[in-house]
Amino acid sequence: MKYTKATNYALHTMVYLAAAPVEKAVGVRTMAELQGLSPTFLSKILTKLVKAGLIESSPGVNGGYKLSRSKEDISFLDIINAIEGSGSLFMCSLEHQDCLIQGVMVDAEQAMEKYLMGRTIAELADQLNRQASIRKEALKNDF
Amino acid sequence: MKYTKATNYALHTMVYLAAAPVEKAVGVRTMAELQGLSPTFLSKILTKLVKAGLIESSPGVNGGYKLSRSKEDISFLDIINAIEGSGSLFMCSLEHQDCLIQGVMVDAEQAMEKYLMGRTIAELADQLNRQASIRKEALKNDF
DNA sequence: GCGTGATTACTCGGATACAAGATGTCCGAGTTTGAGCGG
DNA sequence: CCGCTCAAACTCGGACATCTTGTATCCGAGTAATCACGC
Repeated sequence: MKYTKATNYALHTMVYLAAAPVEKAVGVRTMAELQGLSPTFLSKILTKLVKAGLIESSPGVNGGYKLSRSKEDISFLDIINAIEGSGSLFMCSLEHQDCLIQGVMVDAEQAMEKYLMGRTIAELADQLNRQASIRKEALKNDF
Repeated sequence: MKYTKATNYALHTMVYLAAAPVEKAVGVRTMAELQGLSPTFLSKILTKLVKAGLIESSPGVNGGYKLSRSKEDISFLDIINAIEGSGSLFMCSLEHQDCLIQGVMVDAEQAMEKYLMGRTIAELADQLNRQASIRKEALKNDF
């Protein structure tokens, strides 16, 4: 029961996209090098984010990825669900109707999801940009 | 990112122990059959619960397991931490100090843990016993 | 100068390889209770 | 009737075996911009 690395990569990628200038799409290679992982693997993650409708891709030269909607409208939960799936974390394997334990666990999950739903990548992206501009350095040092 | 089956077994076992009469220890075989899994595997789970101080074991004939403290004092979080470990669910693998994403994720976890800390197995055990006594049937049918 | 084709820089998806962790089994060892047996 | 031994019913722990899933790579295909070339 740990979050996968893919989720980690996805979150960092999304925050980076949210902090980057809006107009231009950014390629896989760039983001992969920034996080120190192979472009092909990050590509798999990005396609999941595309299918979830969080980002959109443009093929060809100067292609790449960019957010498909406003960064204020993208929550942590959106990203996590895109990667990990939206199913319940706990599944009672016994055959009995209305498992009480299952009920408790679902409620607990929802407490976490409620929190994650309220946090957007915009908050973090803005904060990163502020820090970078204060220090007059490139974004990547903080990222 | 799913809870393991071991956690499922552990929770059911603990609720069962909480619902059972206090005085007598109950053996692995009994609880394993109830959940339809092998005694040897459940044994592994039980030793984790013992090491976490939630239950205690008595070897020998008529031995078995019983709660080591009051069922009102055992929360869901206690059990889950005993099985899954108490480390953070999310771990940023990048090398940068003070990862903002990590911060958000930890807060989210704590929201869930706070809920799980507040729910005890006593609630469920009592509810199960009430249901069983109303229907004048054995506990195991609901379990 | 203009169209056409080749090249380049990208994304996309399937197939595959590898590692780690979850799941489960087997076996030998220790511990307590109780039964059996001999004195 | 007492005490000893032995068997049975338990837990305990290590060493495996297996299966799933996460992690990652490779390769071929598609697509769009740009460059080169010939008319």
